[in-house]
Amino acid sequence: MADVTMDKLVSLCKRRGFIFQSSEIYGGQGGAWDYGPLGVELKNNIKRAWWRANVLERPDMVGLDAAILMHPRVWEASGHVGHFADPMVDCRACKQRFRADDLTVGQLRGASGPVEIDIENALAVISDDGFVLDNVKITGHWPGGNVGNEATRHIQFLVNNPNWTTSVLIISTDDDHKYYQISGPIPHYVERLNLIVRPYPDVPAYAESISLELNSKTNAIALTGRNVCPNCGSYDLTEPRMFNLMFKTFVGPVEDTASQVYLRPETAQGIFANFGNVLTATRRKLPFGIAQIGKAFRNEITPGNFVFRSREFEQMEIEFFVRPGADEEWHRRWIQDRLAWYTGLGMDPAHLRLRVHQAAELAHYSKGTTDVDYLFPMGWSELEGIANRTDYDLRQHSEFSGERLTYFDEEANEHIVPYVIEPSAGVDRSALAFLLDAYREEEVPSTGPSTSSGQGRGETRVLLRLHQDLAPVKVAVLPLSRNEKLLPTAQEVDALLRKGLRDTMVQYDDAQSIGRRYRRQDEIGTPYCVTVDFESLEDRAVTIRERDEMTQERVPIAELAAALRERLES
RNA sequence: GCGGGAGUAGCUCAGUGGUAGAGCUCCUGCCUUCCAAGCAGGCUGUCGCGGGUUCGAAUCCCGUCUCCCGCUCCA
Repeated sequence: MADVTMDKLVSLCKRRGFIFQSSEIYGGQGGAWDYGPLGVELKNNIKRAWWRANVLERPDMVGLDAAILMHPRVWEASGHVGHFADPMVDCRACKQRFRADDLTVGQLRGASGPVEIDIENALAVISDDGFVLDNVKITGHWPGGNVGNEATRHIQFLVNNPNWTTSVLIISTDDDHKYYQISGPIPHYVERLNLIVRPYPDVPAYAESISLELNSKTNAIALTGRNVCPNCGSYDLTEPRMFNLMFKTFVGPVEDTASQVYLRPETAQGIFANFGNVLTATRRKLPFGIAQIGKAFRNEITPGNFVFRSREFEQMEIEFFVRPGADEEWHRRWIQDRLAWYTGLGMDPAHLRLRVHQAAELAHYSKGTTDVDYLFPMGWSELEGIANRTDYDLRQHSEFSGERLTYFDEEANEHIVPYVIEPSAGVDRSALAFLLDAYREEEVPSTGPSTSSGQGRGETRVLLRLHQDLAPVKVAVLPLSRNEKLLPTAQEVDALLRKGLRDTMVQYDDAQSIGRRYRRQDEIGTPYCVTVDFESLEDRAVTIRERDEMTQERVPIAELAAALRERLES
């Protein structure tokens, strides 16, 4: 670890074909990376190891591969539409950035009573520059009666009506502090919208004055006020800008008439949406889990640190369903299980730690989260988050879809909503961490008699001590030289191993000196090299050279595949 | 998005207005050659992209894209 820097690894990854910048010939596409011939093997090996440990070897897990495109309502139910779009404000004085909703939850002056707005044929705009108020309550004459949750259905109507393009932000505080951000028109049947502005108990002192005004000519509500930078006290803040972290796209080739959908920001929701399907199809009993590996997309503000944070990335997620009350015990067990997975694949325990989230940083769905952190060159950062999502998601989807997402508990003879433990790992981050952890620069004294440049010449050997389950190339077949007498036997051995070793990448290389080829294989982490020499032509045996210790052992060609298989499965 | 730094060969970099370079890598050949040996050859560049100034631009100016470090965010 002391040897490695991110720059060295990036260089190696490009040079040897692990990872390339996306669209490099066009100048690059930020936050996206392409995995080359070795990278795809590494990544597949990581995913295979994860799947084996979490699905194949466990009696209580099943797999799933849900679509990336899901119904847009999924993301309203999950909370991503509301919580994944953050209005951000920059302070020009001290260059700090804040979430606008941290700033603007302030005192309201000049509008302390009910504000009635006639919105017939008009557009009500509440702070369309992105301010968020969570002390505004929507009341009014909604067809169908009740306001509370009914309001959300009407808001949905607005979203589906394509006539307006101006953004409308309607905020509602029910008891659970939800707010809704929407785009669209006010439906024609809504005659009147009453906004009641009330004092709010936990008011930070950031906002000096915010007022809510009704423009009688345009029938629009404008929110005005001055915000104070909580860091330096300056009033010199930028307008809030929306940082919407979900990618939008369209279903249907003609955008005008197509419906907008999102590229999923996490794979988890595909599991929740299929909870009922999996339950009935597999007749599972609690506790059980559903595992899924797949791509997810987030419009990151700042991608960076190589593949650590990218806009398109791959997740390995588990949703493990348990009885309410058993959640904390299972949470603890999964934390230990997941930590052990990394060390079991050779990662240095000293480079791993568990970090318990503080209450303030918990995601909106989480009762408790513990991260598995890795000591990256830029510091400790998250490799995997193991969250107790409670019954939040299943209840949300049940409410939004109208489907019953419950488990019938035969013991209690009642329907229950399971709690969920979610170990969610990043494939790309894992790959990066495994590479960093495996990187070594070793001083190798030159001992070979063929080295004419003298004794004791220290040379640096770069190698990846990757766990053999993860190494992209597991066996390299190397004739001692390109001498034509050696080639038929070398090629015979190569063909033998390619077919004889299942799911194993075998590489053949006869270019340049044997020492150079060993070093090349070291640098990509190949655990075993098979060398065909002139003696092989006589005794039908070859040498297996091991990567880490550089030891050699002679094995008859007839037993070679079995010998390698034994080593690779140990 | 803001501030700072940077984009020249596969990699690491030199080149500050006058013919695009070095080291390493890579490729070919020779050598019964086991840990980057030697010898002889060889390939690779719209100098990130677009525009401008100039007799002439990798070099100066403008724009733009990307990368790195912070703010932020999280798998």
